Amino acid sequence: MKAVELKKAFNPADYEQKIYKFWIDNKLFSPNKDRNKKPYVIVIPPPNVTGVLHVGHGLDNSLQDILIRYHRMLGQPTLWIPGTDHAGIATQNVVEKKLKDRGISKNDIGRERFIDETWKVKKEHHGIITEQLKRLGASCDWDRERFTLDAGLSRAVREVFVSLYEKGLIYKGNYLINWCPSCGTAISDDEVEHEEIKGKMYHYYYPLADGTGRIPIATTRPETMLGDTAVAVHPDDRRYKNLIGKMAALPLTGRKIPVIADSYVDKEFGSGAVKVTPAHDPNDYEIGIRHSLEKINIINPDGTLNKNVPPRYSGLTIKEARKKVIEDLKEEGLFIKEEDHVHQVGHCYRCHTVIEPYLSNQWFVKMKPLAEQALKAWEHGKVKFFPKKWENTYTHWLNNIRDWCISRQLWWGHRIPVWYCSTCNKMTVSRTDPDTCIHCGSADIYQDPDVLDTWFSSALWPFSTLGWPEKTKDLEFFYPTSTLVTGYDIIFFWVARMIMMGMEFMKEVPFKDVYIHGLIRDKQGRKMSKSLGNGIDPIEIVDEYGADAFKFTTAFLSVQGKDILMDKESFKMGSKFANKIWNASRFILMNLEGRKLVDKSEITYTDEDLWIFHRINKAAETVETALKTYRFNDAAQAVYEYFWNDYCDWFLEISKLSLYSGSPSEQDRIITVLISLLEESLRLLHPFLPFITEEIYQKLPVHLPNIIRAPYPEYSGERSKPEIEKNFSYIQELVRAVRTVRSEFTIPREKKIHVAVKAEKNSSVLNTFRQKADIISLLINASRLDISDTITAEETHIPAIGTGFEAFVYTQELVNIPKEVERLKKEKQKVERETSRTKGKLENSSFLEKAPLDVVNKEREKLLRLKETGKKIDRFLANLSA
RNA sequence: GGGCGGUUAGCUCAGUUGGGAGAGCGUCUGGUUUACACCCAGAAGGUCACAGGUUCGAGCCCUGUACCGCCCA
Repeated sequence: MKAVELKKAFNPADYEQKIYKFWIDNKLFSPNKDRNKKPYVIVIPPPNVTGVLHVGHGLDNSLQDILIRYHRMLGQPTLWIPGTDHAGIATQNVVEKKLKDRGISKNDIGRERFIDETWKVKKEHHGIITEQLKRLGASCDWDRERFTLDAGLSRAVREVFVSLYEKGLIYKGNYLINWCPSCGTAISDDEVEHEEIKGKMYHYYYPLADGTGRIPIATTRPETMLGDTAVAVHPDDRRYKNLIGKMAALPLTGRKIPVIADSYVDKEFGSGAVKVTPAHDPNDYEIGIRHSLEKINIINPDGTLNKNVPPRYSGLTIKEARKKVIEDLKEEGLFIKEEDHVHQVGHCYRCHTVIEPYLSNQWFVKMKPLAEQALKAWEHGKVKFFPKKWENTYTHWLNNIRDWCISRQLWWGHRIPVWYCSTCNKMTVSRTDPDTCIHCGSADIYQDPDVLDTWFSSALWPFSTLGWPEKTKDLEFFYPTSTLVTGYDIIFFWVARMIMMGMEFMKEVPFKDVYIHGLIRDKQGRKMSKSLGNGIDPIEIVDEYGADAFKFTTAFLSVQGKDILMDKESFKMGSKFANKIWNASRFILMNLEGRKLVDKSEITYTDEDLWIFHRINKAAETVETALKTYRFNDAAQAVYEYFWNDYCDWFLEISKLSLYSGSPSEQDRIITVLISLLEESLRLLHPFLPFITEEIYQKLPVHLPNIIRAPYPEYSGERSKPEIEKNFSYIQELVRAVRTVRSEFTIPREKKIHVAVKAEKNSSVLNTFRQKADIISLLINASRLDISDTITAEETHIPAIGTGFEAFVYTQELVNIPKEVERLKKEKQKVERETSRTKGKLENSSFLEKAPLDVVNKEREKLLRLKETGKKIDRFLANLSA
């Protein structure tokens, strides 16, 4: 057989794109047709179509790819549905900005042309983000790719809207909502981020209308006084009791407003009297309802003051109005003081503008009935979170659910399927675009100008992507999906809502497991952001280290329930591992030269072969349990340690004895074993490093058409050999002990040494050493190795002590006696510390009584060993000082 | 104000029924072993935040404290 050559320098760029094309061309990402096996399905959290892949996406999709590839190799029909999100506000902002650069506003070109522009931008950007996912190696079924504004998904959105409307779960009404003046739209409660702000508390007076006195007011938002419709005090507050029912003269406006009593007011806070602005504060809104107060809206959609305020204020921004109101109050002699005050202020999660509570006519989803179903699904164990702690977040949100404002004053998105009749003023809510009003038949109808919250369509993603509301075969077979992988920042936005909608429309949860991973942060623990410039571009990493390095590193660092702190350097780890795989493979493949592979039935396996089988078996077992519970770091670590430490450092090194033995039959035998283990190792590694494993796999002398669908190594009881492992550990300990001596006495690697080993007669240690003398000689580079139960130490020997043995390294050079004494003394100290600890335990009667027998026995054995070792050291020390 | 999480080697972090403190990176020593210097062999380095408690035994369980972070009000 000819050697197979791998390039000397490992370079992932040589093959990654080629391999991806191979997978695509052969449609290897589509699910197999084995209907007898349970399908494994993931729907991708759809990235923003106009976005750019950041490292968080990289993490999210790497983990999904690992799960998908693992299950695919288990032979399950495995489907990963890719797609993108139209991201209403974000995309509209992008397009508006582009127009602005050309000096155009969206109103200049009108709705239709604006949407056309947006589709153009969508089409350009779409390729960017999907190409990036492909660069990462994401094995999604691209033939099933979806976009939230596709015809099919839009149909699903309409069906859900109309159906919920018909069930009375969607309604329209004039309520206080969160208004983002910058985005120019309402947003939901969940889209408001509360932030601590160092602001001011302003104190000033409202005079009583009858001139009998004045009330001190405290507020953080003095400008909203222009919309005040009451002053509220606590009913039990003695200071103000006599004022209740009187009228106050609202300064700067000439209006009169009542003084009311409401127990919401905190007597201790501020002055104990609060101004009430029902149209611009959620608490005041509630007070307004209780007291039937007028609601005066004083703010325009763009955040400036409107015509409901005196002319000298209208048109001002909120900031300007605040300044002016305070100046004017001062002028009127009503101002008392201002003091520093830290309080929470809501900001838009998209653009970070301060949110205005705003009275407005909007569409809402009545959430309680939906939330109850979502809670029930969780209670019945139909959906599980990993890690479990997120279930608290989930249930807390559902238990404190508020109605969801779903209308957005945007142009880009699913238009609300409601038409208003100019003739009879009634609404037509319809699955299909109507020509006439269903109430009066008038053709004079117009559609609601608003669109739906993007999360409304995202909530349907797990079934809309499978074809719902059509009863497709995909939907029938692949729903519910298996696992959702996402970050904790969108548990309410998305996860909980998908579960609600799944329960409502499919009567079944959308996924059984939810794996919540951490966020990626920089090494200082800060969130990655453009403004800090601390972000990592995953594509840059792929260019520099390869997609495998990216994937493996993220998996290795993905500890359940924790954020991941990393920098660009972190990815060296995966790159080094890939390099190791490359070179180990290169070595084996080059040794194929002149060899022939032996039929497996003719092979007699050595203890070392059985040992490495045992180790790979253990690694496969670890991967299985780790991936079942989404412990990616455990899985990655298991394959890493198996391949690097066991396979390369020990097995491969030992195999050189056979490879260079000069016996063709032994060479054939060992190369067969090496190749077969390499093949299995590649399969073990594939989910974590898909490209390099496929590349090498296809160069093996015997292989299936591809590794991506080859079977994953599974645990087998027959391969488990703890006895073999134990014996092998004796060899490892001896080799390490001798190597340490070599290192400490700077005996160069190439210098062969004479070593004598003593172990107890008839012990398994002695037997193992005797049987494996050639291996030991190789690993310690011995010129001569004596193994016996009767060796006496001499001064010129350097001792190395281990469990059940003592070894002596002969050296012609004079032993550095003081150094040797120092080393032994240090070792002696260690032994003594351990001895006294162990002795203490064994002399403790309650330990003997209460501790389990095997623990006690273990301690006893340990003490014997320590004593033996201590004696040996003493003997050596005595020899040296003699 | 309520809730959750963290504090283990110089750095980033593992440590899953309480019974031998670990990894990667970094540091130091020695090596151009024809698989790999993205490497090999070895070493140093830790009062497991602090204070109590439970236990024969605590990094792990309980209570409290300090500091840091996140979510919700």
